[in-house]
Amino acid sequence: MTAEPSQMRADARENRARVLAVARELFAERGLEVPMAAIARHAGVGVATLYRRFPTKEALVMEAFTEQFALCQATIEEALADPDPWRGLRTVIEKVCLLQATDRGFTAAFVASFPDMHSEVRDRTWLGFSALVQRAKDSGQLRADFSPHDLTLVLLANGGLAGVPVDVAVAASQRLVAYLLEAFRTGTNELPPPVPLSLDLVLR
Amino acid sequence: MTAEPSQMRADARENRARVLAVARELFAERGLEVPMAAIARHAGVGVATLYRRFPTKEALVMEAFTEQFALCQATIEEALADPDPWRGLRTVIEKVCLLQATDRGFTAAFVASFPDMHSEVRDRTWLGFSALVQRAKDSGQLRADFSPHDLTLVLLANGGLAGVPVDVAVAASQRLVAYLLEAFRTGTNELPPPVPLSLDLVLR
DNA sequence: CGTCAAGTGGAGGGGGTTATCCACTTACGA
DNA sequence: TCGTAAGTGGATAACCCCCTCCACTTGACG
Repeated sequence: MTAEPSQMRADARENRARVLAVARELFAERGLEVPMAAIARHAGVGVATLYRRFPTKEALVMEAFTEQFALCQATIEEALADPDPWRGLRTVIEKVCLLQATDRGFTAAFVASFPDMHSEVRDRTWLGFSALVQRAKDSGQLRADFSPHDLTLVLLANGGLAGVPVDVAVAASQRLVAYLLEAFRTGTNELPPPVPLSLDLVLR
Repeated sequence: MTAEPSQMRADARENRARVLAVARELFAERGLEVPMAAIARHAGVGVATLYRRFPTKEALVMEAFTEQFALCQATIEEALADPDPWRGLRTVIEKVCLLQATDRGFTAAFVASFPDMHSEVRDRTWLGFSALVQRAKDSGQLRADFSPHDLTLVLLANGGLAGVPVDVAVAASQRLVAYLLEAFRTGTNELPPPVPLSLDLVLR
């Protein structure tokens, strides 16, 4: 398998790109359980071509979703630059959940890719989000007992909507997020203790 | 296949019961994707015995979960008898979500069994819950823009926790529910419109 | 051009699932 | 006790899936 797409033959590079595009599309609308053969067929290539470029299905999934993950990362960085801490936090949650509701494979890909993600990236995202949370708490707009692990909680819960048709999922997700943000904003009632939902634990 | 278990031979009746018990157990801890062969093995019978009693896997799932569904129904009836409308509603949501977090197959079974559930049962549950919601609104403890469809929203969201280990799922579910109840209680912020999450729509 | 490594498609191996078939066993009424 | 219908188990068919193999094709460079 060729490491550098730029050194591949022109037709191969084109095929690779088309496969990736089709994979993203199908994963988004049908979820990760779409067969490799279907991706190949839609891309107008044989399965061998697929496996030459992506040694395993997991590799294809990873590659197909790194774009989305980078987008999440960027969203957090952007939010940290927002002068209003609460708006920053809210925007992150809203954007990520929208992405998740729109893309049926997102949650599964996220969970699947988590273990072998470079811990550097993971930690960077995590630290960024934690900082965002702390800022929002300090500004008094976020309840003090909010935990960064609650982001994972939101992601998992929002992921539960993945099975329904996209348009419905988006509307449902927006309402769910609105409810949750309402609860995050100014808490008066006591909550059960935060759940340390590090995905290491989750995948036990 | 014998319709009346009471008319079956003694050993057959016993086997049937054991299969059902094992199925419930395995569905709860491993989800619905547990193979029929595994259920048969654990129950100490051959697969043929399974298929003699339950013509299809779906039938077995249905039968295995009617107990749980009845329990939900009962919870709603009970809540309607509670003098405190809010406590009734809260208890229903808490109990159902706990059930869902404890039993990994619950959500899938619920969604799968929904289409061919007797509409009588469906309607009865729905009407009961709607009444519960109306009572809570009238008492001023539930935000006016809460929709009965939001129960489905809660169920789907809470179902998103199904993949994690049971103990974690329970803790996470409790925190999620606490957050949501907080938001349901006294809403001041505006929400997006309710999503008509009738499962007919959801399964489209 | 011609050469040939890089690229390709489709058949099929290996493992998984649900469900069926049929020769054998067993409970139980007479 | 014994006959028989009900009950049973395991092999197996039919269908998915991921992935590999190999004979064939083609882009690109000298």
